[in-house]
Amino acid sequence: MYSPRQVAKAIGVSEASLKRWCDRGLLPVQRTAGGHRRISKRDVLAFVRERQQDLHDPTVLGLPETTTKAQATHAPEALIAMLLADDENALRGLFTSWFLAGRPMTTLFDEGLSPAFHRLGAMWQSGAIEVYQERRSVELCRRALYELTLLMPEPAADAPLALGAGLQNDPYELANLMVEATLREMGWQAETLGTDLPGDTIAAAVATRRPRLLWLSVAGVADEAAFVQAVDTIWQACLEHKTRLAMGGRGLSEALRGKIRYTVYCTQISDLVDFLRSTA
Amino acid sequence: MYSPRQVAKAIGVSEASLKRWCDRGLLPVQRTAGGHRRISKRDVLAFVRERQQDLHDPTVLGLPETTTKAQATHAPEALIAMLLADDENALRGLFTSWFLAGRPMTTLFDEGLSPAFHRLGAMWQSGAIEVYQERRSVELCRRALYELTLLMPEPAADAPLALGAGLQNDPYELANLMVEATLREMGWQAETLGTDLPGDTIAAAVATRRPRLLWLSVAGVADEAAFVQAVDTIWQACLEHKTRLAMGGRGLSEALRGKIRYTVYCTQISDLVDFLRSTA
DNA sequence: GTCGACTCGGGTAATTCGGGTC
DNA sequence: AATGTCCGAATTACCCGAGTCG
Repeated sequence: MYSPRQVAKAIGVSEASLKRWCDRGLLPVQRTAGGHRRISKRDVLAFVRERQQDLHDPTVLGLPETTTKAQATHAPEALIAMLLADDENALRGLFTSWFLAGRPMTTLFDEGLSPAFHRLGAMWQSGAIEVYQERRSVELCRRALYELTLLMPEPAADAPLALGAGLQNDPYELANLMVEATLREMGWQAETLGTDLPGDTIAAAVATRRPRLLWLSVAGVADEAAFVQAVDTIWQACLEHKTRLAMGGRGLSEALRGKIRYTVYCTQISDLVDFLRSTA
Repeated sequence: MYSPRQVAKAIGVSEASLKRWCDRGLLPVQRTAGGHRRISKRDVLAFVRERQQDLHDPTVLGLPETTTKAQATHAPEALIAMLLADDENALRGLFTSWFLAGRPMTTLFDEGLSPAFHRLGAMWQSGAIEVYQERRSVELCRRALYELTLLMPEPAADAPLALGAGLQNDPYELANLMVEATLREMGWQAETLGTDLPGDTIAAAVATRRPRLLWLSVAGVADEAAFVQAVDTIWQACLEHKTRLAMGGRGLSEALRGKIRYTVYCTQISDLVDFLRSTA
């Protein structure tokens, strides 16, 4: 929780203006027993995003110095440069400033991050970079994405639940985290269960947690028969509990899609968003 | 009944403010024979609800009052309960309040988190819990640990560098994150490269980044010959670049340790801290 | 009964309140 | 209509020696 002075400094306005905004209900406040205002970080950021304010001094709120001056680009080349330079703060700044500017996260993910990691994968397999550089890049993005979800408003108690998972022998987890962040941005209650999960435990999760949506991202398929078997188990559980099954990922070839059943197939994250918006 | 300090911490205000509120009658208190204030849990919750304040640190109230010896809050049982209940906020609260109280992180890790996950692993293999519950627990801890490093001050520019990694076919990554947090707490510049890494790429990382320390955590060894080979490659690189090699983990049997070389072996994280303090 | 940790009460400096004015 | 600045009163956080708790 932050005091009016801290928030005023972060946004770059006078303390009086900030207090007036609070009193007009533009910014939710809590009061101490003695009547002092206390403002939560999430509410500050929601305010900044809605009102298109810029954060004059993000460090007050514990955020990285967003490169507001240098226009934040989401070109894959720029992302790759940040990642290979191990520049965690630049990445955090890009993600947070993107979010605070109110730009859709799907653009950053579909046009920036996914292509970047596709290329990093190729660079790794061709020997242009070391394996550890690719793994470290995933780690940096994972952290930046997690920080992002911490900055978003808490989902409503009655928000629909969505679960995500990765199947066995499919270690790529970034797609799941991007989907999670996107769904959270849409107001869903979204959780990623983890990677390398057998089909029957995912089915058990569906039966226990009863999500409205289950998403599976498929980077690659090692054993096709086992994959088809696992997806079938999951599909049966989804049918039984009225859970919609969304699938996506580069590992899902057209031939493979013919052998499994699902509710919707997405070539990119914006497809999933469109699907959910149209069926809401 | 709780002391003013405990309640103040739970609500997230100073002890002085809390006592003033008590004296003003906002919060009913009883007195001990010697005049110390004692506040009932019911009154605290009523107070919080009336004033619509956040429970800044709910873990303080949910657990038996203990002071110095038996820190019941980090007992593996309590952690397991939080994790299986998917209670992310309780876990975050525990971690951050532990750190902010200035308690050593090694205690939380060695006596709390490591045993908890050892038991979760056994529960998973015996079928007492689903696999996804274990994976999700790892995910929660990973996020809490990352948030913790965000709270810590940035390491100095001339702070020594330490790298951590997990070897191939060894997916357990939590140990690496615990070590990273511990080293960051000690002022080091610590990075985990990732898991499932071949020996030669770790050796390449040592040659490029020139860390003062490399740590490897070994949860299990699938192919012993490949493991010995990988560690030998890494050891050669460490020798060449004056990097100390620390190893640990349940997968390192005594027999296996005889076949590899390293600088120091740690049965728990505090061993690594002791080693670094004594050689600083 | 000892002892470390905690709490008491009071004092001080810094911050915040609400309102009024520019 | 909105913002920034100034004000006395109230609130909060930090500090300390003496007393209490477990």
